[in-house]
Amino acid sequence: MRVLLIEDDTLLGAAVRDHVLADGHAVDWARRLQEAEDCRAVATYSLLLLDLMLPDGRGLDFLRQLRARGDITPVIILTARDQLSDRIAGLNAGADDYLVKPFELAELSARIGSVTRRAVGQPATSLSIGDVTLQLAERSATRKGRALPITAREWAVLEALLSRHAGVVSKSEIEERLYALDAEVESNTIEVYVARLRKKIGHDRILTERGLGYRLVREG
Amino acid sequence: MRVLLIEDDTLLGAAVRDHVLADGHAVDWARRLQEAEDCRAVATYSLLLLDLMLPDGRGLDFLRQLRARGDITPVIILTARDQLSDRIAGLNAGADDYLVKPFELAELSARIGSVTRRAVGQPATSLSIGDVTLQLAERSATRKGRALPITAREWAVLEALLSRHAGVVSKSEIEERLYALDAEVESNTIEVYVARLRKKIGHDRILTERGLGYRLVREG
DNA sequence: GCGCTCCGTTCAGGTCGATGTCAGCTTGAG
DNA sequence: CTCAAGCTGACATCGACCTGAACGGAGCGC
Repeated sequence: MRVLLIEDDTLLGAAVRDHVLADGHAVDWARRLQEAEDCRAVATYSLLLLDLMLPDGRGLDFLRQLRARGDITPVIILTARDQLSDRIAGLNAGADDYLVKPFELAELSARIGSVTRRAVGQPATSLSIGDVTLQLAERSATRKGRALPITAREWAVLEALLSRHAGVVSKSEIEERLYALDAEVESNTIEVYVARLRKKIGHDRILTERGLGYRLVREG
Repeated sequence: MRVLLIEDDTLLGAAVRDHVLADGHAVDWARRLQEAEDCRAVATYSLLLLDLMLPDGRGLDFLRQLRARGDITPVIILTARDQLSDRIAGLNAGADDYLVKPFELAELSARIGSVTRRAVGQPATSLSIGDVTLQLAERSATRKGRALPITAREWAVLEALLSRHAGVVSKSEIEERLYALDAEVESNTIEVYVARLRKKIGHDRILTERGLGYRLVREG
């Protein structure tokens, strides 16, 4: 497996490179985004390890551009311990996973394994927007990192909304997602659940697009 | 890292091998203890994955001999779901950790990570959350350092919960762990044990996640 | 064997939270 | 302004869950 490491710190970069090499992967090490672009021009990588704080620009923008171009190469971002917003932004920008510095090298191996094992197109383990995160595997949700008490139906509605990031989701789409074919035709159940969700995650986190549906927003 | 997998079941063995390979480790797969000995004669391993039920002898004796020879290679044992006594015997014989079949491959990765990260010779002899501790080898439990009178079934339920730290464990998962294949289909046995455990360790140390399962908390 | 205790399991009845429905109100487009 | 779309508090219902009690089997001391 060929890995592109994008990291400006010499010490950390060398440690990561050696460890990933020891795991049996080929590693190219770029110290700047420009170098990273050059590497990508001449080689194809199975995985990118991307530090978000780099001397020549925001790693985040690099990642966004990558995804905007339709590139689905797995990306693991490396962020500073206190930059929680960076991690969230990174995931929203299309990162597959993240590691908080300083991290155990063994942890790096585990993340590399899980990210590359995950089939392309398979849903990630969590969905989030702003400070609200949905753990898909656990069927749980957190807000600002703390557990958010949420019922099964509420969770499903939130997942339906989150699955389209900040896009509009119609009421009928949500209904189809919540109920089997024996649809509930009448009543305003979805409206009720949206109201209940708003109470829990913030009233203005869910916008109403009249006649179209609902839309999540990053910040209320 | 080089791993020796000792497992006679073809299906399970192949799955484990592929998964550990995907994690970046080298894997040698022995179907019998004799093969395992041969492998160990020509290679050095960082980790052994040892099934205790093998056609040509007790894996337990293999493990005991290993330790008697002073070998401190980490060993994770794989045991059938209802062989609780095997697990305990395995830990007493010098295993570093164990996995109950069937297990999630992701769980395997996690255990491999933690076992190898852990300094050699510091096996996980106990699990704990808050002031409640389970001694795996002794099959006993303590609360606030004092012995907690507990029955076998209660212990098993608590172990099932603790094995996932503070994560949610479903009733069916607990059932699968307590009973062999001839599952008990009806009755609310698990609920009863949860109730009894609550009486002993504190009513609100075990949260009910409606429709999902149960979850331990550090503080009641 | 006999009586005893302990443990695992089952059962019945009670509790409580999740769900869906509705009525009356608010809001925004035209 | 008018009216449809949407919002929200209240509430009946239902099923998941809790719990005390009881039953029967296993083990043990005598």
